[in-house]
Amino acid sequence: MFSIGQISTRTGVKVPTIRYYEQMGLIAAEERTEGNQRRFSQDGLERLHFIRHARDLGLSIDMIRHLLTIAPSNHAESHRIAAEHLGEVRDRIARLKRLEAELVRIKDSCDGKDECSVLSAFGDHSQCASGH
Amino acid sequence: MFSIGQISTRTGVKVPTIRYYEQMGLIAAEERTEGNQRRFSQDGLERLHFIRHARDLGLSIDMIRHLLTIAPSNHAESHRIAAEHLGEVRDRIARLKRLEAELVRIKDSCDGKDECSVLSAFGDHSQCASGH
DNA sequence: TATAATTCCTCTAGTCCCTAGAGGTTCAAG
DNA sequence: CTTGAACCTCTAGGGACTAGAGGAATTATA
Repeated sequence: MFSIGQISTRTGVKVPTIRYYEQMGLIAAEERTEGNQRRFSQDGLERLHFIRHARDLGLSIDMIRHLLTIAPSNHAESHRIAAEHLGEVRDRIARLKRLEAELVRIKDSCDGKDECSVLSAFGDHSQCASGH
Repeated sequence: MFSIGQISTRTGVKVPTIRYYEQMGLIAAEERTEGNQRRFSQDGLERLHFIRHARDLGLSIDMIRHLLTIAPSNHAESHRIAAEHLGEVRDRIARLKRLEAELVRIKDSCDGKDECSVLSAFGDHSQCASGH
């Protein structure tokens, strides 16, 4: 049995966040001590790992609850959710990569010079690109 | 002069969001009509483009305000902000890529089969990877 | 030009996912 | 058995929007 602090350090999810997840119905402590403190089993720990992982993947709390309740009995459904989400993640990567390129340009290509303001570089993709 | 709706469609920033930005002190309509409707100049349009762009890059509203007020007169400062942010963006890309790989694994490697539950795949990186 | 449809206004409140703080109780190490 | 860390509940705040109510202005159509 683990205390909330223990599963917190083991999963990297902060203590108040775990309590928040409990409130949201994602997780529940199997037991409480005499003094009302949460005690989690190995199962709870794994469930929290799952939640954390899924959050990292960008799934909403609703989606996760869905996965945790409906999905276990419905393989195809959870499968579908994963697949659906893949598209979104790829989109985000693509956008971020564009932005990365832009930041590199802002940082490097205008180094020290005054002609190309960072501000306008931010505002307009095509400005620095050919200029120098 | 553009109406709020016009700069909205031109920049892709929703009308209420523009008003929100105004409230946050990022942008202001140069004029108002007799009937109190906002009218933006070309400058306003560009400023909003900039804001949108910067938000896409993940800059906070505070950072953007900083860029828009302090930075224009201080090239080095805005430069520094951009550089500083590059690290964060790269981090995010790296994380998302790991997540993408994982989603692909979840989606593909367990396709149709029942042995490897999406749930446990979500919960544990290393589970599906070698299993089948 | 009248009227209808659309866009705009302000304001308040709600959403999502936490995070912080107050004020107090329980647990585990020494 | 004491002390200090970890725990409890509860309320409120924060960032970046988003939605809705209730009404006024603008634009397009007849």
